[in-house]
Amino acid sequence: MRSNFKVAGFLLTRSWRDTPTGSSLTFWVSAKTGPVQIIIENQKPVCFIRRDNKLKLAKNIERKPVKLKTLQHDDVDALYFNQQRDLNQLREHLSYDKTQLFESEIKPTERYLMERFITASLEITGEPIQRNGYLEFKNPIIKPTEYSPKLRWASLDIETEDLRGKLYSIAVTTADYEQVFFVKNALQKTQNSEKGGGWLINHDENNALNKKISWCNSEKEALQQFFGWIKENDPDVLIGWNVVAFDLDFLQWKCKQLGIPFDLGRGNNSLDQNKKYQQNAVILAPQQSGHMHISRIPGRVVLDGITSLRGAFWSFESFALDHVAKELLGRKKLISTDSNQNQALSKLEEIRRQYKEDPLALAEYNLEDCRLVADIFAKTDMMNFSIQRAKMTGLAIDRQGGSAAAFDNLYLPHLHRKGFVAPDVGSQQNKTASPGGYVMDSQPGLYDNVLVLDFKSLYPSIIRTFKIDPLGLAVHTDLNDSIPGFLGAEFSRDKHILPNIVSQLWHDRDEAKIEHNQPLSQAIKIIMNSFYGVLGSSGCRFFNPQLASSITKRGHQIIQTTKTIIEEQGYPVIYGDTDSVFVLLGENQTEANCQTIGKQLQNHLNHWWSKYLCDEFQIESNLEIEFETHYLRFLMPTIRGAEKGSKKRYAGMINNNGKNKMIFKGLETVRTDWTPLAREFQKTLYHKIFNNLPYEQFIKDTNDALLNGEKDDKLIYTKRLRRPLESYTSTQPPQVKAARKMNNPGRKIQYVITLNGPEPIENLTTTANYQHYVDKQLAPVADGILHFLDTSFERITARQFDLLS
DNA sequence: AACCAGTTGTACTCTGC
DNA sequence: CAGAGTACAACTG
Repeated sequence: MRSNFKVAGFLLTRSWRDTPTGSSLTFWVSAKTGPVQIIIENQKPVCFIRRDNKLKLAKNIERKPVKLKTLQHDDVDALYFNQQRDLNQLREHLSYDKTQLFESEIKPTERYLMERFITASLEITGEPIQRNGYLEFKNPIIKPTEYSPKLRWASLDIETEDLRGKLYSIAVTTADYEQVFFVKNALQKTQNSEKGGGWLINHDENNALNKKISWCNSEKEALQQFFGWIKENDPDVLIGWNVVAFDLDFLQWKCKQLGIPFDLGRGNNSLDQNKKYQQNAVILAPQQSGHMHISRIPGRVVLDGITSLRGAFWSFESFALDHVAKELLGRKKLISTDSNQNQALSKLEEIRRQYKEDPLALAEYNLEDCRLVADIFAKTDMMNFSIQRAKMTGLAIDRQGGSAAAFDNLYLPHLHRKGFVAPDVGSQQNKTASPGGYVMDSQPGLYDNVLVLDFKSLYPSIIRTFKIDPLGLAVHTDLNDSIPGFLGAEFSRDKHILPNIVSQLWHDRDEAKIEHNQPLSQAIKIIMNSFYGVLGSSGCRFFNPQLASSITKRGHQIIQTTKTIIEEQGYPVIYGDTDSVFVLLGENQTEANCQTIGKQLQNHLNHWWSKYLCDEFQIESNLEIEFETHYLRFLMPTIRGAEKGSKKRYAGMINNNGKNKMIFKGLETVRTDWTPLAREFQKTLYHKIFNNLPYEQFIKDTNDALLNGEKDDKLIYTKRLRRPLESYTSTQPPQVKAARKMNNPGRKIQYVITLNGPEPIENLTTTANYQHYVDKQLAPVADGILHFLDTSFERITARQFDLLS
């Protein structure tokens, strides 16, 4: 008798393997009842081939006609394989011609989920088996549902002697518990600890946390206790800082060195008879440089703080934990890196010293890093964001990027229901370049009262309005009743998929905003904006210049027409980039007046576009322009040393709740490859000028201070090496010259221009070349704005000879 | 394995005199 | 030795 136990859950990890009877899929789920393992057996991997393709196939491939067509309207057969390996082999064999197979790159786990419209939340119906600490379902029925998981997390950090050295300690924290596994130093006096037991430190009466240190006699003991702790506390999610590429990678290496299992996964102890199939946790090194480490831990997700923040478009000057914690939490690490020179070294030395002399301090430091990461996750709502994105895209929660894969997940199931299969990646031969956004020539000047209006999510709104869609492009039949695109494209008015997906997302985002669900709103915005990028990327199976150009060239038309309409209202447009227009009102306008004009322009434009699109194309406008910013003062610079207006560089001052706030775009202040000297100088100078304050003395003072050596700590250039150091052969840029003078250059090079040229800050042999900093950092920054005040840096700082005589 | 194009500015290197 | 062209990094949207 089959019971019909139902439980809702959230997908944590997915994996597949070939068995003699087909592919076997394993899903780990965080369910209401606790962890659940789902095993789906005997899946036949599948792809498609044109019916008229008489390719000779191996005997073990089953070919069956199906009622599906290609986007070119050819009938197709399905190819069923015993094992994924066989499918991969055929694809490899045909890799010279990517037009022969259809959907051959889709992994069995992804296909299984997407055909059921499952992204992350699911409902399991079947007969559970109670295992040690989790439920197992064999071949249950799963279907999508709405479920918001409460994921159990643990924050992890380790301290070591070196990148590949001795393990000092492992710290873990959860919402209500803190623990350190500390490897005792042989020379250290025995701590007053119970044997193998815990030792409570620093009880803070206001702190309900239970802090505990296990003093371990060896690295092996620490690791085993740590694995035991993981098993017992059973987190769904491990978080940390660079935790995959460093902490977990180190632990895996250390386990190998000590000959013990890297025992982080769920469910390893139960299925003895299947032991050979058990997958252990593994940390995969990057295949190519620039690629990332990947963690594969059955049943547990690893969310790295750095990659997660990047994936949510958080941006920091540095992603060092120290820096991000300071920015977000206003807190510092206990051993800080921003002391002075030889940063990395001194930090490592301090850790080594503490290990020998002050283990309690090191343990506390170790714990504090775990807390910082956990607090950063809390502050940024990163766990919720990751959950929402996974629900939205169907991508694994710990997977970053993957826009093309997300597009597949959302699009393919609908395409199949409409009777079509999708091409393989790389099948599109037409590589015509598509333009990007339209960037207007700017009208340089120092202005009062500039309004910015911009189209909200312009590209998604174009997709919605003009029905841009791979299927719609393929099936439009009646030329008299299609919507024109560009490069000869015509789109079906009613048979399409993507516009509906965008409309749904748009609607969901509006709701999320109403409910103040910021993570969801942000996740939706990111996925919507990725659609255009995907369609214009040859890594997408639907890549087609007709699609990309139909979006961007329509964007050109929209922004240029918008400029014309505003100018017909009597206001000059001095700049615009892709989806924005900068409207000049000029002097003698009250704040209220500016707001009124902005609103009026917004309304007029929205109505105008509605009417125009209805008259011209008989379509409903989903374009939405919004009056977004009123700059009280605004600078549109010229190109350095020319009269021509700049693009993608400007500054302005807005009123932010009664306080004046400076905004810089593209200028030196926001560029990390300019020195702190120039960046701070620009911020202060612009502030003075925008507020009509005297500025000449400030310029002179800054110049004098530089020459007197009072700015020596602000002369550091920071630049990244984007390639391996050896590969810079054609030229020797300064950052490369400096890197070549370093013992151990990383990716980030910090250097000073000295009298001996660029020198790394860790290895300075002489003083800075002050003239260089005057000419290349102060003067250009000052002249960028002084140009509009009819003066110059040179004139202001020139020695007044008449006074000397 | 995969998200895009457009823009600026600095320093370097080559070229022609 | 100036001017032109190239390499490189870091921005905007």
